[in-house]
Amino acid sequence: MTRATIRDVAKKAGVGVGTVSRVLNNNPSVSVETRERVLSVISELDFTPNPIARQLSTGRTLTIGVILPHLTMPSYVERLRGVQNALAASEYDLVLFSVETPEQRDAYFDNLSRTSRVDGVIIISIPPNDEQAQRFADSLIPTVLVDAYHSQLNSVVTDDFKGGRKATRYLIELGHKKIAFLGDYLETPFQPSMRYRFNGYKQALVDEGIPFRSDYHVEVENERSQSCEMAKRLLQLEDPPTAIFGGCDIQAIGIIDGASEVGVRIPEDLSVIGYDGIRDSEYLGLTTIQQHLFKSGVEGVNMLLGKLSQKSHEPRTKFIPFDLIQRDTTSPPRFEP
Amino acid sequence: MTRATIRDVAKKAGVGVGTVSRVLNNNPSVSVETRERVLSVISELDFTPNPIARQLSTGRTLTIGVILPHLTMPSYVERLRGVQNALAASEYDLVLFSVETPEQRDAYFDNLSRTSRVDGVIIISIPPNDEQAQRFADSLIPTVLVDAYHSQLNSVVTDDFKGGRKATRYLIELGHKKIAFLGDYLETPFQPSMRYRFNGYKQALVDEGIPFRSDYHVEVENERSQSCEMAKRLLQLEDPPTAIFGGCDIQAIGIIDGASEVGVRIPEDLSVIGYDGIRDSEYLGLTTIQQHLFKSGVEGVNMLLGKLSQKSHEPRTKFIPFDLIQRDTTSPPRFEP
DNA sequence: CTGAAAGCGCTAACAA
DNA sequence: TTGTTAGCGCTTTCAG
Repeated sequence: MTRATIRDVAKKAGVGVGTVSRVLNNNPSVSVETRERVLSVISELDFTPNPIARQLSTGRTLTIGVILPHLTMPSYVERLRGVQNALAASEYDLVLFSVETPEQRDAYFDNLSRTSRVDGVIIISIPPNDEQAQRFADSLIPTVLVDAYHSQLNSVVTDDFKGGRKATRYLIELGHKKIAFLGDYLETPFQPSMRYRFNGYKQALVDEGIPFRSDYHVEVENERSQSCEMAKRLLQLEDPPTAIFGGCDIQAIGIIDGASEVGVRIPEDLSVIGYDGIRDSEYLGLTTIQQHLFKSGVEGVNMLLGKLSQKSHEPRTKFIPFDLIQRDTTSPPRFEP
Repeated sequence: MTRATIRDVAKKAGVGVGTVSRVLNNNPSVSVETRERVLSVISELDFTPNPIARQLSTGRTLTIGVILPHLTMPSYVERLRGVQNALAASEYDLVLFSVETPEQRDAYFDNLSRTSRVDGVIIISIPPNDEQAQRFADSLIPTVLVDAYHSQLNSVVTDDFKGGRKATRYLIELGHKKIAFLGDYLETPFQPSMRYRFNGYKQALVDEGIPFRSDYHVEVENERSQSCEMAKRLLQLEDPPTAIFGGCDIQAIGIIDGASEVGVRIPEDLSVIGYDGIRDSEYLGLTTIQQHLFKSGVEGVNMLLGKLSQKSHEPRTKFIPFDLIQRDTTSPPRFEP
């Protein structure tokens, strides 16, 4: 059986379609009695308005596109949760686009910026290139970047440079001088945030007159077991570090694994600090830079909804503060150097 | 500037809109030269067809709704990944509905089963009640349950009863007789799968003539720290178990935490087996029942796409096999009882 | 092979 | 307060 339409309702209620539409949209200029009559017919016919038709007519899709890297990393998921949560409280639906390859990223960017399938888009942790950013900026559809930045677009970010510097300073303040950095490969088409953290790390060293040692810098996949392996290598250096800064919590956790495998105790023999503040960091008592991932998603949505209601057009960027959470994996170094 | 429409293209190319539509849809009955003319105008005008208009006209939305519990548990995320992946390879978009409360669940169920906003729906780990299932079955939109079952609907499941029995049998075969079960609260409006696992556990005991001890059964939130606490309590019983079956990997990990906190060694003093096979289980060397979560999502999509193309209507249920993965947290008990 | 025209189900402007 | 009507942008007959 085919679904009832607004016309069926109108006919059965003995009114025009316009009137039915008005009661559907809570338009006040409908007399109480006709409204009730229409409502009763609506429930009688079990009628539900067709959203697609409404969309075509109003020009609004009532959906927001969310583009993010494949859901393998907890930090992406956590940001998505924030976005999802904030969107659930709004009238918008969430359409998910998960990107696994640069080609896919380009395809989604292209598609969403030129078709009118969504009213707005949120891009998580994937920086668009200049051309792509320009196209989003030119398109009618508001866009906000979460954990990514581009001068042409709105964004919600955390200052990774400062975060990296703060983590490193903290280790220095504890008394460490031999501090290694274990993070993602710095050259990547995706996120530059790891580079900022690394730069912050170097800056903190410079500030304190500690020379940067390239043998204290290792690049690995964003993944636990490989971090574990490389951490072991660091710890087996002739002059091993007394502290390691993990570019993200996952990597920090890998470092902890590695330390335990080679019998290095934490925090007695080695201090470890992470970055992100994912759930696991809490369970493990990992000292880390807490990024407020969930919140970044929420703020991204808020910014987008703002743009959606009042079409202000200057790109804004909002910084989400971070916190240094001291837990059980850091302490002063064992011996005075 | 407003977007170009099919009419603009038609006018500029000197053809009718029907012809433009035909080239858009690769309809073979268009002469090569008109097709080329139209195509060049299309790119000249930077025209992209409006998906909403197409949807209204064809009656297909080209989107699939996915309903799942809030993304806090890795196993949901992993299933979602499978769904996402399979859908990305299709022509369908994914609209995400994350449910946090029973009211929200009912609202989404109701909404998706009565409006034509999506062409199909996948429900992950949330069993609908009879009325809801009936409505989905009656509606025109195909539905498949992943990790949930209802006789009226298609589903992709794993046999949790057998899984629970297998895990327990394995422990028994290792020589354990004092086997505890630490899992979710059994009475829940959501997923009954924990109950099946528990029943499988009991069955295995019965099969081997081992009496069930209620003090060896503890219910906790699906969460690590609480599992840790309760595991400690189990281990401090006068007659503590020599093996604990964690209802899910997260709980099993909590058990490992607890054991280490009270100085119980794994697997020497205590065997632990989990359930699910999430990533962390691999890192931690946790023996577990591997559920193939990602695959369940993929299979759910395949089943749905099948229904979508040929409207066969008998509800099917597909079982995804599970595997027992032996890793480092299980061994024969220390002393002969 | 192609153009014209009739919808798809709804909203909104215009009259009444 | 209400009914009528003209779109929204596309697909799909139906003629030609």
